[in-house]
Amino acid sequence: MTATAGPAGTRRSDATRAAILRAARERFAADGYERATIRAIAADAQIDPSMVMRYYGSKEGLFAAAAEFDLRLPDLASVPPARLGEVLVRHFLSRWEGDETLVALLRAASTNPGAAERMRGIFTDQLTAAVATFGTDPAMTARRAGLVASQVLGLAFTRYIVRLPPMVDAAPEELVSWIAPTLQRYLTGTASS
Amino acid sequence: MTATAGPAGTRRSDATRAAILRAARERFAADGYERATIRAIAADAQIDPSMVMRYYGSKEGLFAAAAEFDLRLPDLASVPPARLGEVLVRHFLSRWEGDETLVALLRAASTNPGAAERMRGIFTDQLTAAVATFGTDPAMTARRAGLVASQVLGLAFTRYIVRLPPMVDAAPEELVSWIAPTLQRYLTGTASS
DNA sequence: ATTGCATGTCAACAAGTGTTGGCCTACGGT
DNA sequence: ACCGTAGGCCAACACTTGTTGACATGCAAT
Repeated sequence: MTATAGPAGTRRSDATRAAILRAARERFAADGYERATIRAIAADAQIDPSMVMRYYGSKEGLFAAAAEFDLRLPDLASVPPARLGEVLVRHFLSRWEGDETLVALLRAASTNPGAAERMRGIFTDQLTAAVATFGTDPAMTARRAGLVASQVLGLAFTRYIVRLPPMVDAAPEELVSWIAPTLQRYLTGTASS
Repeated sequence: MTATAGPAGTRRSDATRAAILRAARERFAADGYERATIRAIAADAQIDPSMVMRYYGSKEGLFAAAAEFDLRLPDLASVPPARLGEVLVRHFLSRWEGDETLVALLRAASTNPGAAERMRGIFTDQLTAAVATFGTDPAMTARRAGLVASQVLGLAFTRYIVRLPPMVDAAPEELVSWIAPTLQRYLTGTASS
């Protein structure tokens, strides 16, 4: 261990690492996995392409690091059951309005199998766990989580990727008021109602 | 006009054209726009890559031809107003269950600006027109269409692209019974209810 | 039979990709 | 002051991509 160690174990290259990661997220979000080139990312970060390889091993490794994403779902057990839908839409909107990581993941998931698997994992594990915290019967948990994912990802897809005018122009609170009842029913309702 | 004309104006190359188009749809659906190479498409169609260029001009031209898509929406005016949601989900599911054109368009729209614009056009024009056929106030038509698109595209995205297990495993009729009420409210309801 | 054009094949180009290894530079511990 | 090493840059490789042009082949009308 003759490595250089700063005040708190920070390496001198940490700034570079962060710059690469930030540029990577931007490019992946804007262009998708295949069109975002390592050269372009390196140029944005103002370093040499070979540094990307040194620090992240490969393009896939870089993406894996850049697409680290946590839904940061709130504790649904402490939410009034009648307001679950509302809380959830609002959370999702504010969560990724301004964080381009999800857009990067969303774009990449369409063409890159690894990205798709990661997205599957996020929405299967994190969302299913959150849905399981309140007392619906366990047999329905996965289905409820899947339905919620379908509406929430559809919202993201139409608003941030395809940019459908009515979905782009709508104010967040407008979307909340329309979509909240949907999630509410997916979470606590039955199919027919 | 010294061109060769068959029994009904069919050229000898029409079979080749069709083979290219079929292979292109498959590849675009499976791999997305950038990963689907002209060489691979040509190999599938068992012809030379240069033929693709001759008949479709460029890769973009080929995609434009392969991604020609019509939602074939039914006449919503002749549907009992209370069953609009149900009819619409069922139609969408059966429309693209087995036709990979929409999957190709969906995958490509994530990374290719032209594909995104086409998807925008399809869902703006065709869906908005259909929603406008029954008598809701015109000011809300675009918003209703956008919301329907968000849920319907979210369904497609989670079922065919990300392949979320609960959405893949569900039988079509199960999905209809859950999602129909959502569309019904987007089409005829109010935000709060 | 011969001409003309549609159809198809082959080989190559120019550009761009991820990735690699060698080399220079300068900081930090001794 | 010295020296090892981490940080960074340059040039190049091997490969794939879309695209192009020259050349062969065969059908159909004259």
